[in-house]
Amino acid sequence: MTSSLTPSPFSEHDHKKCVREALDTAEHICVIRGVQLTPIRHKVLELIWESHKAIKAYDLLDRIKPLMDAAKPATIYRALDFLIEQGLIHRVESLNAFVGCRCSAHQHEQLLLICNRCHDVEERPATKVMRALAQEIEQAGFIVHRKAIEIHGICAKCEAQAGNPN
Amino acid sequence: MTSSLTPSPFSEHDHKKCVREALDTAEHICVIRGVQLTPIRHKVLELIWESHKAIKAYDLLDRIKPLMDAAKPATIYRALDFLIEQGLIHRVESLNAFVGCRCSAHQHEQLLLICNRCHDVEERPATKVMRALAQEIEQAGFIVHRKAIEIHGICAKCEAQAGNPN
DNA sequence: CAATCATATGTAATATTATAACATTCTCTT
DNA sequence: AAGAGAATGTTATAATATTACATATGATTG
Repeated sequence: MTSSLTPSPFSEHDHKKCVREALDTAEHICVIRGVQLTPIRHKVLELIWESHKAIKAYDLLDRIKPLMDAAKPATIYRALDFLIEQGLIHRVESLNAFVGCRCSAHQHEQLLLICNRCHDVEERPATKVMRALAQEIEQAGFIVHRKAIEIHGICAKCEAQAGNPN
Repeated sequence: MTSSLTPSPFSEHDHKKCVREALDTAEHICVIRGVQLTPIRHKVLELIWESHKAIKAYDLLDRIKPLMDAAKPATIYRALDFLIEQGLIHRVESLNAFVGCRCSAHQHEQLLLICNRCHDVEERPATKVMRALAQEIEQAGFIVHRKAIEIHGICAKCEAQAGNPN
């Protein structure tokens, strides 16, 4: 019973489970690391996980204001800083926006496939790419701190719909 | 006779030649394509090529104002839009800044190595990475419009200096 | 217990980055 | 000379992000 109204590479999945898992993992990681997933941070993470689209800081602010009247830009940006530090979300550089990270416990740096149609962001570990990348960087004598690999285009789901729009 | 005061992967090269080539290529490409590299656009490109560091739009604005009193943000952003469209510069998404592109005639999408110390940006075609990437994206059934591959860290030059600071 | 320290949050102001909308000019073509 | 298209001028404002300082909260320890 999947609606085709909101095309998405994720439209088939059980999103509640998806979110629950993400939040459980986040809570677990924070306990292990002895860092505080405070109510604000938890709420921001939850809001980010409402969809697989990247969400902007001020949209998060709008969403959180009804719940926390005191919320200001700094409130959001501080929570985002924390979540990024802990590898619980990605900052999508090419969108100035933020998306949940499923890879928390494992490697954080992944390839992001960003659909220009449905706006969902898909993470891919892309081990072969990462291996080639490591080699290239090594050859350049470069020492990596951070990687941002962002591909914009049309996801499989949207493409299928475009070709077959029923 | 290379100064070690401004460490850079490019510090050994003849930068004047580098710029001249870039501008010549740009002029040539624009003629071929029948698009106008107007004085404003040319000046912006020249300013961007003053170094291999990514430069911010408002820094460009500050640099161009003494020459063109009328310059406003839109002046700069329009020139930048044109230069990006023509593949003459890269927008560095993770810096909100702009850097000259040496690959104009060839493929435009390259890997960017961004040094956090000297701030120089090095382009690399990285064909193996690109090949692996194409394969990965193909597997995902994704159709690429645009790639941004940005690696932050310390370049070889700066690393050498750090280890051997004479 | 009081003192202090570190962490997190509240709050206001402001800095930085980018776009929208509409007017004007310039250049080419007819 | 008229008209079309491209480029630029100009003003205003939107969107994104940070700084600085005040306050609170909770743990640690003298």
